[in-house]
Amino acid sequence: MPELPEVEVQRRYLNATSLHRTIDHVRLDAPRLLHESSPQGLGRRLGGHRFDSTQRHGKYLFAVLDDGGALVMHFGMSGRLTFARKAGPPRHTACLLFFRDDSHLAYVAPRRLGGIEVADSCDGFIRRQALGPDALTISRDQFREAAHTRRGGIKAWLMDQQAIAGIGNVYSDEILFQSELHPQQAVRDLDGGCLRDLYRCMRKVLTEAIDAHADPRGMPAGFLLPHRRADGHCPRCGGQVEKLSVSGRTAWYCPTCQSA
DNA sequence: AGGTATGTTAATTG
DNA sequence: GCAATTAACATACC
Repeated sequence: MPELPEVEVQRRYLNATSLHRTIDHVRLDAPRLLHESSPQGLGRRLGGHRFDSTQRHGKYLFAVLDDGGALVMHFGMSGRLTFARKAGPPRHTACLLFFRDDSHLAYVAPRRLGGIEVADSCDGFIRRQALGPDALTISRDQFREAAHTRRGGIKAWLMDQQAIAGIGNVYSDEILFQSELHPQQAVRDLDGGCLRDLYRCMRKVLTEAIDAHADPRGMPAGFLLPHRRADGHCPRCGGQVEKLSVSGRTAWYCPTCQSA
């Protein structure tokens, strides 16, 4: 479940489990997931090194190495990390990092749509991908400025990783619901007050989701997230939610609370 | 069995 | 060039 909040949870998990352990060797069960390198190359690059810190930009997680390089992870539609000292790796493990103390970190990706690679620096990677500012780092002025030059619908904008990094289908729906904006609302028609509200809602939704460890069961009762279903009801007005196809994704929204 | 799914990217169309 | 749409990718789940 990897949008910004889910990736942030993975980052904290990696931080809590896998820093400062020397990497011994690497096992790659799904070689396709490795971008721009060979399995042998990955092992040579990581072996003997350790992760000193982590960084996140949008939906990308960086495990920063002791030499400044970084293992870059993207979780696609289904990825997650699992650390263990003894137990074997779970099903669908795509890549396994063994530490010298016999513990390991598994990159698990049942749907195998993510990817891992090694970058010389986090910033270099972010530039190469042309990612926009992270959704939790972008300033209100930057946000307003970005909106100013954007044409088209608001949901597509929020989900455009080169505009703002970190927001995907589920959380763009949530942000628009909290902002009471229709998914196809034109960005250029939003006035300053609307943009300020949208910015505030974006930060609120993302931080509240992180606070709930990205688990919908722990999120505030007013969230649309659990009701994004054919029989779902709006937590605000009780009306039936509806879906639209926007940017190739299914947008769930409340037609009463989110008028065009 | 078929439709759906939180991801990105490439190709196409307006 | 930009924005929207579609297909493709790989697999699990209902």
